Amino acid sequence: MADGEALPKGEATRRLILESAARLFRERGYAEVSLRDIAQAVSMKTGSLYYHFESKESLVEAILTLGTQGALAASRAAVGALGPGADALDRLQAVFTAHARFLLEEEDFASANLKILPQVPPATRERHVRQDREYGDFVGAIIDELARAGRLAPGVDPTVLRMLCFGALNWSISWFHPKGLGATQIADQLIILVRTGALRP
Amino acid sequence: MADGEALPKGEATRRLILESAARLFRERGYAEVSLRDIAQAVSMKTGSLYYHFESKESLVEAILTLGTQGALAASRAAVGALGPGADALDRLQAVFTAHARFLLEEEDFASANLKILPQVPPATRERHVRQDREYGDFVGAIIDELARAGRLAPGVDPTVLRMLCFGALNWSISWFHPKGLGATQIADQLIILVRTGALRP
DNA sequence: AAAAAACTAACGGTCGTCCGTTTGTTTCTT
DNA sequence: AAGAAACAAACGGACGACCGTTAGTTTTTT
Repeated sequence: MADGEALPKGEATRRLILESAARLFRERGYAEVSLRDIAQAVSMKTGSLYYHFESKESLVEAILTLGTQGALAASRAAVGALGPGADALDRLQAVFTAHARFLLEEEDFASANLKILPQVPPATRERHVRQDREYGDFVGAIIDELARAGRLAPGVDPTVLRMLCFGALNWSISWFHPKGLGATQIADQLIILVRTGALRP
Repeated sequence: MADGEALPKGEATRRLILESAARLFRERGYAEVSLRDIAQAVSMKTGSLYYHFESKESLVEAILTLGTQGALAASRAAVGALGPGADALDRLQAVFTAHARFLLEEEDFASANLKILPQVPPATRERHVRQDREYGDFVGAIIDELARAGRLAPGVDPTVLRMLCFGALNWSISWFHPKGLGATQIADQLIILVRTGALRP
């Protein structure tokens, strides 16, 4: 076979474990999913997982990392696609949309992230918060740019604005339904809120 | 002692168990807290808890109920205090403020609710969702009133608006810090967003 | 003394983890 | 090219710790 890419077999299993575990974690939470559940999902025996991961904790840590790195990459790509001279508000909308799409449509890694981060062992959580901060800083820079340009209404706290917006988006996992509004539309509703508010002028 | 109220001793212990368990659940999640942890927190032996609750599940169910009922009562009271002729937007602000205060300052019941609802046994969760819907309907009625009066901007979906707002508030548990902005100010920032957006006109 | 409340001690079950073994492939030696 | 040695990957069973729960008994309250 003219197989262009020879991805090492071990790496493929590792990836399969990560994806299956992420889906289970997202559906049931960290403590509710046992290594036996994960092993069964990938048609392996429990002990074999330890060939690829040294503990349940290190497995979940890998999942958390893939989640935030993925979301950050998606947001960066969306902003990059706008070109270098794009307006800060348009860039913010691009981030909202990318975030919502990644969260609601794309992969299990991001949604597993939000769901299980509070349940994970404290040491793992604290180690991971640093990665989250990188994402927060990326978005914070865009909002700060709006603030420094004097485009925010008086009385608006840039940091709280960021937190409220991402809270609104992140919480949508718990009510999003595939038959309802799509991820892009949800992000649009949020950007309307930021741009003009919800009221008729 | 001239004790005006003879509150049954058992009822006091029951309340103590509920409060301690709610705090533990909020801090660590449902599965991460064992009945032994709860017993130790109230200086009892594990088996004694079964005199007051017939299972861990029924304990957590009582906590969930106290949380939503409390939040709903707080919101109803705040709206009631405005008087019967109050503007719908002012009533919405009152709900936001009451919700944020109850969530961030008041009791552990509300925050435990948000944290552990996704982790609780499915049967319990489904039974509880009906109570949550009562709260949602109460707020939904206010927003629908704005919509029917034609006061929402074109393109704004009332249901999504409600979800985004409460997502923003609920998510604040994860970043709220007592030294930062207070619950009332956070609610104010949100109502600014709804009223005028975040941008300078 | 009766009832309410808390205690002690155990049960069966599941969990994360570990470890000796097995199988198939790759690499080295000659 | 053939056989030996090393390695990668998964198996399968065991371990102790902890879980929710129960039963029988003792203490406290009224």
